[in-house]
Amino acid sequence: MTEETQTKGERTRLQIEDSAVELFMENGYHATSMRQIAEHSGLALGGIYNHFKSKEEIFEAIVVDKHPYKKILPILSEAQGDTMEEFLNNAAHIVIKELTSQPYYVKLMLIEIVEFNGAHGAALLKEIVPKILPIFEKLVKTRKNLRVTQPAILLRSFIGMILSYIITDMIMANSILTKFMPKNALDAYVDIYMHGIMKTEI
Amino acid sequence: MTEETQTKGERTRLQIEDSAVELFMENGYHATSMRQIAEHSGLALGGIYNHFKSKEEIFEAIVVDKHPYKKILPILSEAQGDTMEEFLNNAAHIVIKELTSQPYYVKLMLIEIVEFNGAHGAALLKEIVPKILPIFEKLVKTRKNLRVTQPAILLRSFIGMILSYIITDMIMANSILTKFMPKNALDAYVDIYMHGIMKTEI
DNA sequence: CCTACCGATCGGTAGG
DNA sequence: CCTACCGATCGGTAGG
Repeated sequence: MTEETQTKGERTRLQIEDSAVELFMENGYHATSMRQIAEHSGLALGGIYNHFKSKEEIFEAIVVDKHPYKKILPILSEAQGDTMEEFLNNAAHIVIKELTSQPYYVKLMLIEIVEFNGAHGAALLKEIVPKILPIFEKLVKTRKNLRVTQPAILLRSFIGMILSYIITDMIMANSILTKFMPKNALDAYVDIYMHGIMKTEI
Repeated sequence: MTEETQTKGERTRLQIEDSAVELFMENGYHATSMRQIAEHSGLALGGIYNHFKSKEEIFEAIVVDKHPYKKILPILSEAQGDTMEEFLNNAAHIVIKELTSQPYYVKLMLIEIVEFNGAHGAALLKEIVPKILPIFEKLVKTRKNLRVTQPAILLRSFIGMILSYIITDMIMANSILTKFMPKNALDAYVDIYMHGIMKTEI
């Protein structure tokens, strides 16, 4: 995160982005003012415009710079277990744990959908999908115990399963419903998916 | 939707809500102004305040009045197939078809999460869960071919599966990724879930 | 239900 | 990087 060779300008720029992420997560994009971002960054309002041309440019910079994809992809590549079941199972657990402990990117994605109608998301997808889809293409080709034969479906359902866990978690956050949820909810949740894509019992 | 006994005031009120839903879906809550809602409803700005005390009151009214739960619950109760597999499978397809053709409520839910931090959602959950959870409790008790034994997990994963299909659909909407997706994506998606919760091949 | 208005706050900028 | 300011727009209201 913090490199040694940071200039003061780079540090300030990052401070602005961090402040903005925090405020966007709490209030959304349009309900967050440049004055709030300035104050939270310890700057005067005008100072922000030395680093960003507009409010939207801050958001765009965040979407790129704070993307967890740099964290997630190494996980997917490293977490390889002996079998594919272990691999996907481990990967799912680690990714979910990462995204629930630092839920900023999922929130940013939802802000994108709600307040920008997905305007920036498309470009991002175009960059990421070609890097992850091959992993799932390889899985589908080499592993004979997979029920799912279409890589795009496997990828979509994998991401969807992770998203659905995190979003249902957000929905229940303030509610009493959490009491109904068993302790091993995450295990049970991932297990349903794993069994869903496999031919054999795991 | 439209009853015979509507007064003019009720009709105007509904017109305001419909306009607001449309605008909220497009821009989110905070980026939609009362003036936009007024114009879209064919009213002067001040006229709105004869029906709603504030902008937030409009949103709250929408969350209650436009809730698809009144549409969805009858579906869940009616769509009963011969087996549970058929039942859940049919229910999932119908609910998803309903929510993708009229995605307003999923969008409203996301607005709730993003712009209100789930402030209104908790109360709503408290009302709905007690009505739907029993269905899943009954399923878990009476059907022996279910792998999932915790009703809360079954309900959460069912809702999560539906949400994840719709949200990944929203994400891909503007992108080229749609080309990668096979025609039968919905069938394949639901099939993974069905196989995931069942003991036996379906 | 509309007209005309209020104070507050917004994103952004000039000038130093 | 800050101060002081701009026009525009916001949610909401009084008065009829």
